[in-house]
Amino acid sequence: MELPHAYAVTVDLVVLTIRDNRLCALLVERGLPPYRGNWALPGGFVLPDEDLMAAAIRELGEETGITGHLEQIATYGAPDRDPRGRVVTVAYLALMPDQPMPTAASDVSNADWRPVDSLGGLAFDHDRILADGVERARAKLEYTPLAAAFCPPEFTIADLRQVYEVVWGSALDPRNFHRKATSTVGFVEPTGRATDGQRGRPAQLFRRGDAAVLHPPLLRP
Amino acid sequence: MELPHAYAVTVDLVVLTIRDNRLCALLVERGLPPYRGNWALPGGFVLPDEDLMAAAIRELGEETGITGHLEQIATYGAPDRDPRGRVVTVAYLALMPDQPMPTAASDVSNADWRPVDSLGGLAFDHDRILADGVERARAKLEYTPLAAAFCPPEFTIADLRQVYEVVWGSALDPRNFHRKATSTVGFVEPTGRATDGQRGRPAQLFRRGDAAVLHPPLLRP
DNA sequence: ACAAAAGTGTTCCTCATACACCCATGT
DNA sequence: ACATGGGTGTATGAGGAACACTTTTGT
Repeated sequence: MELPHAYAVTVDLVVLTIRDNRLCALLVERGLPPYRGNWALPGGFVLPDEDLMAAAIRELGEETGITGHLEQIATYGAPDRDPRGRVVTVAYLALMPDQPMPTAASDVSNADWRPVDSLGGLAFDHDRILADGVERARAKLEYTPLAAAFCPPEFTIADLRQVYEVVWGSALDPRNFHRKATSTVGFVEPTGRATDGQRGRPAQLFRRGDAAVLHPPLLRP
Repeated sequence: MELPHAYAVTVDLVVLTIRDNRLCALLVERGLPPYRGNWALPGGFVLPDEDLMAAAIRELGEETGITGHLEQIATYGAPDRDPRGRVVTVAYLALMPDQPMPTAASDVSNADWRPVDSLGGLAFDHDRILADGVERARAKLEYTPLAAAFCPPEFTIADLRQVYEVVWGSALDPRNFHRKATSTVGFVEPTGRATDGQRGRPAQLFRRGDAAVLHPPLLRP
């Protein structure tokens, strides 16, 4: 039997970070048609003999130089989603600590971190993909220790709480959050070190724990 | 820019139902190479100008004659997953009440419902896809009213509890489950009718409620 | 009367929330 | 001393687990 080879396959990345207390996504300004000059999610074609996840890892490295947590969001394949023809895209989610400004890749004219609220008008169906990615990130914080992926290797409980507050867009009680984070096994591991206090009492520093899921979960208000 | 058209795209279906108190998946025996004679998930190529979900709905109709709940599981695209060449498949999950034996489609020699435990040796990477689909179904029962998708239009609380017990593989307390199901808003709606009791007191009949999510969720033990 | 399944009430425990309070630092 | 943020203790309430108990049918 002969296979129909009628599709192009791409990966698109929803890369999230926290800058200036806002949840930001990595976007690129397209340097080629279609949607030339529009902002879009970073991404690109899957190479021959390359797995989907490998393509996502490669693209993430090209755009940010960073290897972080990557997870599939969903796949989008509406027949008219790309004016060039039939393109099916597999979207991946990445979370990372605040990075220096990403360097623009060859096929884009610019790249920047942009707050995910007050966003719209992205190329293709990327508004929808970004929204799905953000919702996935919000949900993952509830039952995994993934919030630490937004933090540097060592962080305080207040740093971690900031992540939740920014991603969820709602304030949390610092006292209850502290108890919850430190008492849930595998969420955070104490390093024994503490910050030099700049304002107030110095805080203990923690590393990310090794739990895959949080028991019990930390639910949105 | 010219697009690389190097991929075939398929949809594969994890269609689950409950028969004889076991969680069963719809499988087909392949009538053509590769994997001729092996059991596999039903599925097929996405047509030109067809959306992915539309392809899944079409395949489900062809295999079962039924339109049910459909939801994307994930996408699988390892370079060697199909010996014929580069095939990327988007997997969908469907849940449905017990059906009469499905009719075999033209390109398969047989079709059957098979219990998902004690399964293995499926064609391609379908063991993995099936496992992911089953895990998704187990998780969805926790926070959505989707268990009713396994039941006929009208069902008793005991029927619904059976669904949970079979899918999760663990016993639940009938009294607590009853209270929980009937008190969670939007989970089930009373019809006013009741079963003719065959053994014991007749049970009230319910319809599926209209809630999208369960508040609070019904967690696995 | 008895078995069997439906459905209710009650107790105990875990955990989320709210908030009073103490601790450790800089100014 | 005071402001600022880190961290602990404790009361209250919602909901889960366990299980005694009542209800309604068939045999």
